[in-house]
Amino acid sequence: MTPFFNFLLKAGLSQKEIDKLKSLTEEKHFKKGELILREDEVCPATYFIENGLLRSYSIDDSGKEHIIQFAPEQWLISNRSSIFFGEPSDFFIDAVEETTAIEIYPGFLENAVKINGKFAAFNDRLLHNHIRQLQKRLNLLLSATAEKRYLDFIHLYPNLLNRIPQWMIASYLGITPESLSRVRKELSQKS
Amino acid sequence: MTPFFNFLLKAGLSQKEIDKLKSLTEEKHFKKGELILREDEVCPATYFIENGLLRSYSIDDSGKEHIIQFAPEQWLISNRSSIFFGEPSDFFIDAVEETTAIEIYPGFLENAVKINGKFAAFNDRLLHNHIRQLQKRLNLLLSATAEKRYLDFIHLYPNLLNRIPQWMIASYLGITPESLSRVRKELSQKS
DNA sequence: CGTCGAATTGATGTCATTCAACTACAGTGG
DNA sequence: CCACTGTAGTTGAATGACATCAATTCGACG
Repeated sequence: MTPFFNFLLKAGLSQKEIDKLKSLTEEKHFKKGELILREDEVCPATYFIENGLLRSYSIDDSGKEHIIQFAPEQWLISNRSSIFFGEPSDFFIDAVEETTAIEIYPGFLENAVKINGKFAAFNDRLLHNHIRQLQKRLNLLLSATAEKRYLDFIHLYPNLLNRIPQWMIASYLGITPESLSRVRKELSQKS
Repeated sequence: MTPFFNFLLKAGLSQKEIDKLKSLTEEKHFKKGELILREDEVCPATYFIENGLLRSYSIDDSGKEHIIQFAPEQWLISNRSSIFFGEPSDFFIDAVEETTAIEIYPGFLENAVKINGKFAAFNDRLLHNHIRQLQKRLNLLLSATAEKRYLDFIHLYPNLLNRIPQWMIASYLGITPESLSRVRKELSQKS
């Protein structure tokens, strides 16, 4: 049983119902570093991570990357508003590690709801979860120092610490790799 | 015809359908400075602004306010994730100006969808809009200087510039009032 | 007219950035 | 097996952006 299958069961779908939706998904493999969504493209799908790690990030005027989200196993990643409004994306998605993901086409949601009304509530939950997450991140960026944000990061993604290079964490936190290195030094001296 | 009535028409509801929902809303009046949602409370409703101005904001460990959102006429404000998950709110909502707003109770959405299925799509649109907004704000905080954020603010809320004190704009931007004053000075010297 | 909060300005401090040098290490090709 | 190369991470010194503190001005309003 794949993680994605399990995910749909949690949504309240039955084995039969899931089978009907299969044509609207596709298992995809991405090599490390492979680009999945480019800026200015309309996001064509949502990805559920079976194995590996994707990330979304934007690039500013001066060419610097800013990581928006990491998506390890069991997470979803996409540009929701790009999909929904059909607008070009303002960020990229690529593979941090070699990754297997389920590509979910836009029609999936519509169909899933048609097949089983429960799915609407499930999707609603995902949307609200997403909002909660963004909200929390915003709050941290507005009010917390780099150190606090780092500690929060460790808490949110404990298993990613040893999986991704430090400069990516720095990029996620909104600071430079050098600064993160110093923050970590401070922390290790405290304890 | 009130703005809120008009808002529901845009959602695809008919006059009759709107009447049936009336019991799930209530017109409320807030005095300037009045607190509407306190931190640690579960958010009891969503507010549609008929007239006036509300804001949401958090307070950090050192007692400083950070404004999350402004809600002038025709905007909605609430803590969505608090409502949805029944969790205590991590921010406040209060009235920047004397305000008339429509209080929308949690059951409203459910009932509206029952009465007219179109409303689900409308609400979905609102949710995605919210996500888009948060996403954009996040990106700015991660990558833009205070000056750029200020220019973006002017663009997003052009009509608020002369309605709210400067220190609130500063708080929204994540800088001090003094810094904003200097940013504005810079800008006026450039042009 | 006096008071109080808002805004500006200057002097100084702090945190994070930038630039540069250096170490460590993994991968490549000879 | 070793030299060559490139990327990650650390460290130091200088710089920059914004914060803090303090003083002053400005304007609204009782």
